[in-house]
Amino acid sequence: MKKKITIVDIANHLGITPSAVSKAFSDHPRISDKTKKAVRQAAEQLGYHQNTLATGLRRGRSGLIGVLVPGIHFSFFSTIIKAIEETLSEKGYSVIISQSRDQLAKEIRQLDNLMKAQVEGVIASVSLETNNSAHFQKICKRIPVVLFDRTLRDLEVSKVVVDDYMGSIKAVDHLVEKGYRRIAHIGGLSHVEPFRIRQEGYRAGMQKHGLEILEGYEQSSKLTVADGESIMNDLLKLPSPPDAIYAASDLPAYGVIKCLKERGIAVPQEVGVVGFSNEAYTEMVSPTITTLEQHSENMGLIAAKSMLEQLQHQYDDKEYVPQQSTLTPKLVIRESSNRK
Amino acid sequence: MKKKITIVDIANHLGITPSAVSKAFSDHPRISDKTKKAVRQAAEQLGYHQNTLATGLRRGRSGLIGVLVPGIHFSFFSTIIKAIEETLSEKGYSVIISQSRDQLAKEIRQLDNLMKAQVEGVIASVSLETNNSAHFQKICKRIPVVLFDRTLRDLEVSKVVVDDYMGSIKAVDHLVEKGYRRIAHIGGLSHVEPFRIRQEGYRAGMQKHGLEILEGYEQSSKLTVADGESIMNDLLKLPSPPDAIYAASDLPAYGVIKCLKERGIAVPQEVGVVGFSNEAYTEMVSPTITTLEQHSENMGLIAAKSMLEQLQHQYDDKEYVPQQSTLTPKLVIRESSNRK
DNA sequence: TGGAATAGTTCAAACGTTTGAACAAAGATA
DNA sequence: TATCTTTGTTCAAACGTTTGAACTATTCCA
Repeated sequence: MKKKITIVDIANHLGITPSAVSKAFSDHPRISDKTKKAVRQAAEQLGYHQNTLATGLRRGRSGLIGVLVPGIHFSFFSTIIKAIEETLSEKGYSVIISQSRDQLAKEIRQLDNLMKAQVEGVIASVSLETNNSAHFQKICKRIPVVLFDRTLRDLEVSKVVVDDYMGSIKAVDHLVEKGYRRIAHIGGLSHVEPFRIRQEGYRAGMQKHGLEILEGYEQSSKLTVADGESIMNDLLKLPSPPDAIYAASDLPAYGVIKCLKERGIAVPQEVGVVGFSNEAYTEMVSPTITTLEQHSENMGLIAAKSMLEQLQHQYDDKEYVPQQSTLTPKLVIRESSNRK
Repeated sequence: MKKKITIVDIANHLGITPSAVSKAFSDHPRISDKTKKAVRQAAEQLGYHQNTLATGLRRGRSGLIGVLVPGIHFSFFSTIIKAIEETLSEKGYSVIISQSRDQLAKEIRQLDNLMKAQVEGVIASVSLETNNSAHFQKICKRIPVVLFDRTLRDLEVSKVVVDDYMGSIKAVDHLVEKGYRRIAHIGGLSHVEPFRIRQEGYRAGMQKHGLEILEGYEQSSKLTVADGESIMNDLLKLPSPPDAIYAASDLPAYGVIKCLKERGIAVPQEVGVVGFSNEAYTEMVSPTITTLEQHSENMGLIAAKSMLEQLQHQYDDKEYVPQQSTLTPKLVIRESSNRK
């Protein structure tokens, strides 16, 4: 392909030095307007693109931010990344994405790659396998780190999460209000922060209403549709099967409904179902699913802003105190739990 | 934050020169195994990360690939990006994502940013507003470009698309086979390649079966759920309303079904519906939607591979002839069209 | 008319790495 | 013993940019 145009080419073209060109671009006061205009025009004409590798090297700032998530094909993550990219690109940063595929080893490797790429900060949601924070501990000493949703308890960095505890309480409150009493919970793997907390909230909610959590009412799984189906199947075999399910995610909630429909059990009349996340399909399926909106777009926005703030602090050489932003989930009441 | 560790630090630490360290890392044959081992150990100990800005600058290769899409929150794009990231990161490339938000101006700006970041190639799907290819013409002279799905006709670069024409024919064939005759089409904006071709395929399919396209049977829209609903409403007002709808996307197909359900018109008994894309929800809603699988993951994989191939050719200084990969869409028959 | 101030530029070093050439020391060859 | 190889390293320049200091005209003021 064609050779790259550099600042030197422009300088030669105009018969001035590269440094004059550089200064013209950065609007240096000592460069004449005439020169600035000429430089800009020559740049346009020659098809010049500032080389941010060189700039970054010289200035010690790459203009790159790394985003690390389990997988971008999950709508929750892609929505967040959308917001992150929009916010950061507006401030002149480029976003490098990388996926852990929910594997710790891959997460470590990807983190290392991001460091090599000289990212100025990392925004991440950890993998399901991540049970220690050593790899993050290392990097958060060097650059700002913001964790969202799936965070690490022992890592002192800024975090953005939804109030999962409160979300669970809202879900249980709602189900109780609708007359359900034997409420079971389909949780995720409990070493993952949000799932642990959702379960705790479920317990607290039940206790608040003086309801007993019967043997077998607390299930945990990988939260797929199939998990929801098979767990519901098992739950129905219990001596006293539940009359409502609160699932820690929408996919198993859908699985539960599928199972119930197949067995001719009416939702919400006989069994109520509540999910978590407010994925797009929850209002498309039938019955539509009651769920907790976790404001993912907002989450991305806040994570990005927090990162920008930290970078600014660092630049100003001010100390930054990590802070946790907690979003309040909103209960979206739909058909699956809304019986009269 | 802490200062960066460089190759120089390692050199000083070991009492050798930076260049020896560099050669040790790249496994230079003239460096002793003892030194290599020592270097690696010191690197680990000091927490060294190779600075790819510097490497990239020196070698004229950034190791960065830009991906430009209308928006990553669309599952079609996020699935593709997932595959692209996986494929490219395996070969040591990092992926920078950027979004056009379906705006031409933003697309141009983002493309410029990617060039500044010195990406070695760009994989893109153009915005809805993109009606000329000038901005792409410029960059594809400098670096490899791969376009997917929403391509540009007059741009001679490698492309990955599904055979939209064939997809439409399959959809029409299927509907005809099921006994539908008055088939209408809800298309997208026709200056966008895939939508134009889907419409052409629809026409060809109708003609093939000797079916007439009645006045008002060809609609175009932005393909939202609401568009599907309102267009279906209008179609029902026609003197001879259609008995089947082939929509260029799943969202309007769902809208169509929603509208029909509300009016008590049976799907598929009275009206058949076929969508396009095989989005996850098409098999969750009721009735499940017949649609065309466009193999998005595969598309990302092929786009990434095509990029790698071009980069390799460029590296070997061989000529590369742009090629178009066409995936055959697969008709996934579900309830919405499957009447007896 | 001399000196200072100002404007517009050039100079040179630096960012962290790579890489071919040069070099020194040791061993092998004749 | 002189020369050639081989091994392991150092040297120096380069990638494209930025930036404070230095330099040279030109203008200004008294």
